Amino acid sequence: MKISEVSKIYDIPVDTLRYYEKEGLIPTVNRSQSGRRDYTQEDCNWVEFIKCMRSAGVQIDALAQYVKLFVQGDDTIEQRKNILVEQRKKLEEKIKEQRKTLALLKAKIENYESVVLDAEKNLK
Amino acid sequence: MKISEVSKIYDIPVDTLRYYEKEGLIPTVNRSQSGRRDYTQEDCNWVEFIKCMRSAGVQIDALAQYVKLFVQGDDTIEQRKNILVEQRKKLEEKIKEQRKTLALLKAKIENYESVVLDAEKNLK
DNA sequence: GTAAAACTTAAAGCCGACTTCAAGTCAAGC
DNA sequence: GCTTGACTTGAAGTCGGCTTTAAGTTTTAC
Repeated sequence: MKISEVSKIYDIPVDTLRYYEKEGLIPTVNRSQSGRRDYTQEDCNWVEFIKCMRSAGVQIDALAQYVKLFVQGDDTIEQRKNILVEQRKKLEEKIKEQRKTLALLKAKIENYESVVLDAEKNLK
Repeated sequence: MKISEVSKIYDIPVDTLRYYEKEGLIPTVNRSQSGRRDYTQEDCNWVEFIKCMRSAGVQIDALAQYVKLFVQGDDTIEQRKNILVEQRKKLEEKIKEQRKTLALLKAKIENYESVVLDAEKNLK
């Protein structure tokens, strides 16, 4: 599969796909004789995985480290798991923080709504 | 209150406090005759609010816009509310996205755990 | 067969959000 | 009274994560 097709399917700019590969977020993609990328299904699975992780803010470094270990083989399974566990923890904490902010936002909005209601009362 | 005290209380670097003020995330803080910042309780409330919003990734622009409207007075109540509503929506979507990623992470981790278990079985 | 579109790499540029630096003024403790 | 540390501003630097540019090659459509 060509890079433009992968770009379309996963809605990721071709430049970003190349950038991800350069940074090691995806194992190296095979090239045709003329040097063009030819994505396999496995490559696509990586792209999908990385897209999901990046959408939640998982850092480039952590993902590159994970892929590096993956490429090294089965001896790195424990280390890879540890990376995922760490990211899970980070993400859980982030969500917790955001729920707090969300609660504050909701309270403020309610406050604005009651202010508006009071203003309307005074008009009557 | 001096900037160093505010910095300590809210655990925000003094440089960041000055930066936030410069960018309009906090209404201008009063100065002493010698030009030094003297934070009131209200200023501190702003700092706390901004800290919470920033911790959830609410953008500088949106917060600056909110403060700008606040300073303009009561005619901007509706607009201010709209900013908060928009940010609430963004945050809800972000949390939703992250929960998806969290689910994927958890599934992967479980998978690694069963791989490790299987490996142990083979050792027996 | 030729022109337009898609691909390649390496390097530079950009954006948001700080962070550090330079050069100076002021305040508090001894 | 003088030194040390906290403060001031404006400008430059940094960092993560892309995005754009330049300069070239290959494929595709007509």
